[in-house]
Amino acid sequence: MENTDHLKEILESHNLRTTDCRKKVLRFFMNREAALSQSDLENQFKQYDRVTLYRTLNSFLASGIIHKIPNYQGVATYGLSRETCSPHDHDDNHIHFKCNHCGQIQCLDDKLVPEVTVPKGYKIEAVNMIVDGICAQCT
Amino acid sequence: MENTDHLKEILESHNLRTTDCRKKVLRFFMNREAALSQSDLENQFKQYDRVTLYRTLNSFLASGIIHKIPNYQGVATYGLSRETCSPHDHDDNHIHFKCNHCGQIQCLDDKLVPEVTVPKGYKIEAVNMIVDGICAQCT
DNA sequence: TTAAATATGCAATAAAGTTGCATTTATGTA
DNA sequence: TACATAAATGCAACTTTATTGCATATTTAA
Repeated sequence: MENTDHLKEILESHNLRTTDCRKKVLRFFMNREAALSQSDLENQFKQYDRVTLYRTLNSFLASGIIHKIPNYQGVATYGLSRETCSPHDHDDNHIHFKCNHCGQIQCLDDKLVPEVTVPKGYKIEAVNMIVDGICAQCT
Repeated sequence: MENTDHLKEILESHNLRTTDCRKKVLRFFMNREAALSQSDLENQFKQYDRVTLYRTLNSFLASGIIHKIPNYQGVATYGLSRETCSPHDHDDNHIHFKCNHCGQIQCLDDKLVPEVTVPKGYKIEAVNMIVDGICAQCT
């Protein structure tokens, strides 16, 4: 089974043991265009405990097979909108800086979000940029 | 009390009633550089129920006083890393497109994240870009 | 084949989001 | 100023997701 061997190779090259669960989850990722959440996996693989899927994602994440995508759900953080002071200057575009040392998130309101291009047929409504690094206070 | 009047003006201009809780939360936002989470508010304002703070944030959000900042916590979605197939091509920078119609999140791997500048003293370690809009399938 | 290391399933707990309802408060009008 | 109405708050309850411990099962290397 060539396909399975390929999955095995990927897992091994990331120092992960080859298990049925991991192979199935990895194949599912590779056959999908869109990003997946844990609940997507829970719906797809009812034969596995959700803790197993949780740990599968964690192991894939730690080994770099997948990456986490920032989102607006969950433990949200909020920043004051620029238009709070000037209501007519509506801005949907922000650059947020998250310091990996102190953990603080700041809105870089004075920095413009650079132009971005998307594939044909895609329509942009808002752009968010999250920059990770070390802030001036922690340097 | 000039400061309180200013808070009242902001709330009124956003069609929100002026309450002690809202004034205190708004002032807290305005005196802080960093973004705040609900638990930050819960720690700061123990006199208010967490549901009240939750709804305060919701009302601020709906009226545009604050905006939500994407993050890596909570209900996470995951995408296959590009280096899963070519391990030596490490990429920390991604553009993710979230369709506001079908809800799917896609990694636009072939699109480069544009250059971004940050203030003096800040060090960039990774850049993430989240573009919201309508995808080609939903147009 | 076997021992050691790791993965899985189950139970339990924690944290955050969300809703319903009774009570309190803010606001416009008489 | 007092009142009626609409909205905000507090409390209880429930849902979803994240997380950990431990016993059992599976993988891997010798």
